Amino acid sequence: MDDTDSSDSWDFQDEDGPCFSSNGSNSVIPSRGASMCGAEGSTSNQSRSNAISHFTEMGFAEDLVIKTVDEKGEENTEAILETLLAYTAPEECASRGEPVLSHPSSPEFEWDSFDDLSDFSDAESCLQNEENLEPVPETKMMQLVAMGFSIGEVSAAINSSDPDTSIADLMDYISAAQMAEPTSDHPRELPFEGRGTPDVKKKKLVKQEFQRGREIRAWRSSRKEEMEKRKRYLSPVEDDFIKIPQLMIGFGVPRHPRIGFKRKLPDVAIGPPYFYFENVALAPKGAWSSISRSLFNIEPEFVDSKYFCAAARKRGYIHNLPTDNRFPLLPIPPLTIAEALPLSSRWWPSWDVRKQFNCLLTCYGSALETERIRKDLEGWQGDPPEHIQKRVLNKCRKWNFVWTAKNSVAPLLPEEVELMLGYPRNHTRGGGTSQAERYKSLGNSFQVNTVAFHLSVLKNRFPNGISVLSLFSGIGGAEIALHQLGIPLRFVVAVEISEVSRNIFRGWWENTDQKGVLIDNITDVTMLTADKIEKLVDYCGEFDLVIGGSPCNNLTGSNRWHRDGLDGKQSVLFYDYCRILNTVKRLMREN
DNA sequence: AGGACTCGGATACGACTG
DNA sequence: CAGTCGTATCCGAGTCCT
Repeated sequence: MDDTDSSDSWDFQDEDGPCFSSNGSNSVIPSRGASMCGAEGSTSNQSRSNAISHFTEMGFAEDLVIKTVDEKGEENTEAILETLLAYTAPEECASRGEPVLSHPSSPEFEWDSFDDLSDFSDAESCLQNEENLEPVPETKMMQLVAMGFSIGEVSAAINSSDPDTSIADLMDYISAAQMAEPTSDHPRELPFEGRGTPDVKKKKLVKQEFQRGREIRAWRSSRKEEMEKRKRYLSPVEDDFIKIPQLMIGFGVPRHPRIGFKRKLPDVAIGPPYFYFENVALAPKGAWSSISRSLFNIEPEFVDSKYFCAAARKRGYIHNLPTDNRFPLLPIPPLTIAEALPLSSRWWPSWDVRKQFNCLLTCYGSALETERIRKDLEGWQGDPPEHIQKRVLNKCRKWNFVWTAKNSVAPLLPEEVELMLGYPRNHTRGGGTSQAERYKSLGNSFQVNTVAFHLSVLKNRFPNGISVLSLFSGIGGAEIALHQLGIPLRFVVAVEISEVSRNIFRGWWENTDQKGVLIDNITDVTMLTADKIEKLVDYCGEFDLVIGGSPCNNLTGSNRWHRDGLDGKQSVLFYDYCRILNTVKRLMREN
């Protein structure tokens, strides 16, 4: 829908507040939740008071709302909203000689201090400021606009949906509309900030100022909103259109190519930038459907890393990379336990039929567990009875134990995990990293050879280097894959919350004498706002690749406590990946 | 119906530190 | 001696396959 077309109508409503619709004649009429009662002559006053209460409930100051409604006319709801948003920006208020109207959710930190990009760690203070703020009422309209959708898109979605439609469903609607061919009803339009007016530059700045507050509010409120989504995708009636394939070779792996495979990407998904998203394949039912819907309905590529190394690692990848002419890193790593750990073969009993390890996790078996196994096996001449074999084998499978002596098993060493996951030996060693932290950071990382196989198509496309926005960068699996492919890393912006992982990655960066620029002092993806992304783009140039695997804590079956799905405490950050990707795409469209 | 698999989390406890 | 840190030891369920 074109929001400038007077023949269109749009409405928006608060969760519990009144709602209006503006119809073709530009008159505001109560709709759905609002009362239709009252004398004909009082309609105008009713509309005015409805408008005032509506915008007041959005969180704007009442005196400002009254003034703006009277100034613009209660029927011009979009103009009122824009004016209110602009008024709230401190610079704008100051320029008008008016008092600064502080919005309860607009953190007061110094954005101008980022001029030279010398210190992105200020984001931390932003977060702390934000933590002390009270939540404010938020409309679906504002939230969706804050997520980067245009007013026209949001209006169309809201207007075409039931009042109870959740944010998630509205996002689905908008994504679907974006993917549809442009029509008079759904023209492909620039987002809110990009539409041109004579003083567009000034308005853009004002809106950006406010947008940072909106983004943070959207981030916070989205967690609540996602509860609805959770109910939906955990529901047995949810049509889970994405099935996890039994043969997990994605669009082809080196020894199992899919001859003649071609895929058609939706137009809206085609780069630049290229993007690459990763998470556990065996997520709760429906989670991958939600992920796919949020990422342009691209079909996930499910790949088990057992085709690339001696351990399983079942992961789903959603990306817009070409799939032709992929090539693996050489040399091909060992694909069996016997090849990977030849010294272990001597002690490997015939009844332990494992040829490959299970997924390399963050937790490892304890010494007590291995001691129990030793005691179970001692005292038998030859092979132990079948029930003992079975019990021991189950434990070995669960903890990925290896045989280190007669009747003796042990967990994999961190060095062995590093090699199987494709990292340099001792990649995670040093810097005060404990054994548990090494296991944890490795368990949360990419399998380098798998990712490199997918990224190999970039080698010929970026001979002079690549600019990477690496979210949830961890110990740098993506960058190591690119480096090993021989793709120079021109700029890398690595966002990672774990200090241990950041130190490990920086250590690798320095050890390999990288010639590019590494910016790694942004630690929290939720603080990577549109403003900062724009400053980064100004500094680094456009990003060629947005890559990241969002936290799987609440998706993996290993989590017995908080397998809460995409709205879980950590896994909800997936939506920040989408937000940031959409922002980068928008900036590249505008430039 | 039963087996197999899963980028985990909370808690207690002991070693270490200032 | 209190606080911090690292380790050990517990804790099932969702899902798919056979």
